[in-house]
Amino acid sequence: MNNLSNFFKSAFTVDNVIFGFDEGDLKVLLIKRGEEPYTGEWALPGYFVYPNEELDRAAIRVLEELTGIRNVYLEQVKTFGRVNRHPYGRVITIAYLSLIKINRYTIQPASIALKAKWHSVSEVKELAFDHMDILQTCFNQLKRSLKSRPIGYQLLPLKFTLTQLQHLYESILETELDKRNFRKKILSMNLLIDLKEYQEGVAHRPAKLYQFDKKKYESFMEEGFLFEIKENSKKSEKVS
Amino acid sequence: MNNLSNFFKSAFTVDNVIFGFDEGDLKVLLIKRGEEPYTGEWALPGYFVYPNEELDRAAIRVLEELTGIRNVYLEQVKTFGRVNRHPYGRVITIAYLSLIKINRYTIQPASIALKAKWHSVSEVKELAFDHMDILQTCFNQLKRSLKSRPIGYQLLPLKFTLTQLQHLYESILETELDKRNFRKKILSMNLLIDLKEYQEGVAHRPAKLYQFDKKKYESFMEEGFLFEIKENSKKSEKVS
DNA sequence: CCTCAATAGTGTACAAGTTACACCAAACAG
DNA sequence: CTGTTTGGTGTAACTTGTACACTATTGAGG
Repeated sequence: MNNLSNFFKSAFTVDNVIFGFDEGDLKVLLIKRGEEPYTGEWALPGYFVYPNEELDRAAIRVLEELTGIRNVYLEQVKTFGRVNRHPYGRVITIAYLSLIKINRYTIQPASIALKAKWHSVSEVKELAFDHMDILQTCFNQLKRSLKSRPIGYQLLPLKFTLTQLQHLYESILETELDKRNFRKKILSMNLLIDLKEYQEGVAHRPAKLYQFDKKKYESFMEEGFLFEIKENSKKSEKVS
Repeated sequence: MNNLSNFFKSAFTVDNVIFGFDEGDLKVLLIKRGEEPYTGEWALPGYFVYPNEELDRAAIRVLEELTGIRNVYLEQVKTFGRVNRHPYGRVITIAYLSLIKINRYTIQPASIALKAKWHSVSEVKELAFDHMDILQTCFNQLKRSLKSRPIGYQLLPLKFTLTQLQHLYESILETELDKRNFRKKILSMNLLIDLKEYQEGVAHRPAKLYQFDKKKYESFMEEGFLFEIKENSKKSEKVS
């Protein structure tokens, strides 16, 4: 084993890409770093994994320590290990992804995070380390996973309207969908329960409220499904 | 930085899950380890990453050093980091996957590999470290990726028959497909070029030969497609 | 109370794709 | 020339996807 000791000089971190949704806009949670390197710059909330800590747990712990957010499901996406990505030595990082409802959590920056703030995904241009790269990869992954899993349980109010759900899909896919086709598709999956209740206090015709069938939602989560829907042809023509 | 030095005591490895196909059977390439720990046991071909080596390159290098196989495309799948997965310390491993044509490569065990041998995927029961786990995860990934990407370019002869291609799909999906529907689907993708040539020297009606349209193949590779096909209903009834 | 503005909700014709299914064709072996 | 083996083919029923436009309901505000 002695000749192996040179290998035991690396470190690894976890970086969390937390996407947030709150009635319309897709955001990502960033921290302003209060520790070298990259002090004062925006970065993904991430930090070193303790020597005897499981990776998944580390991701959860780090997220909570830096931002106060807890009880979220984090999914491993990819490991980034470019040789010079960290100035202090060889540090590879395991990227985790989550998608949460912004107003369900209070953000509390701490530890090496001077601040923690939601940024519109489309407006993030520069981040510490290779975090832009990580963000991009995770965003693509999110789009892809939208097509094979249900989404929204953690993101929408318990009771929501079909329009709200459609907006969620649209903001992740960065496209517009046809209202009738979207409804037909999503209703045909038997994923939603029609509550026969209506919105109140809106200055227009109130929409019907739905909630997820939790059983169905979870079984789709495990088995996957196929949600393919073409983008709205009229809208996209205008763009091109 | 000083207080960070405790973190710089870990190591990381790459482990390669190389699936092989050769006219019918899906196999995985394993080595018999000639180094502690797990000396003498079967394992995935993997080893430590050098301190200044890129991860992807390390996977390629390690594979070549242990098995003699080179010029394959390796794809990162997932990182495994259970605290006690390695007896010498904290060692996380990044799993890579590839699928190659067995008889296009000569296997040459070297370095810490006493032997290197193809094993039927379904018959592998026990491996060193957490390699069973890694193998399982990669096999599932392979099945999933089959539905969204073309496959076969590296696995079949330059000129191949539709039956050969179908067998490839069947051995990965572990199911049987309907001949006519499979053909209709695959031909409708314009992925294959009909060579108007026929098999020779077979004791039955010779099959037409096809080859991949490389342009199309590559563009599908990048953009992805959707290959969903139900398993053959007659055959599956018999099983259940 | 009337009108306006805003959003909800709904159906259909057509095209495209998926599924199930059975028989003849061509080659070689013996 | 018979048997064995694998190759190759079409269609009808059904399901799903797509494009598309109008009416309904509410509160706001004059």
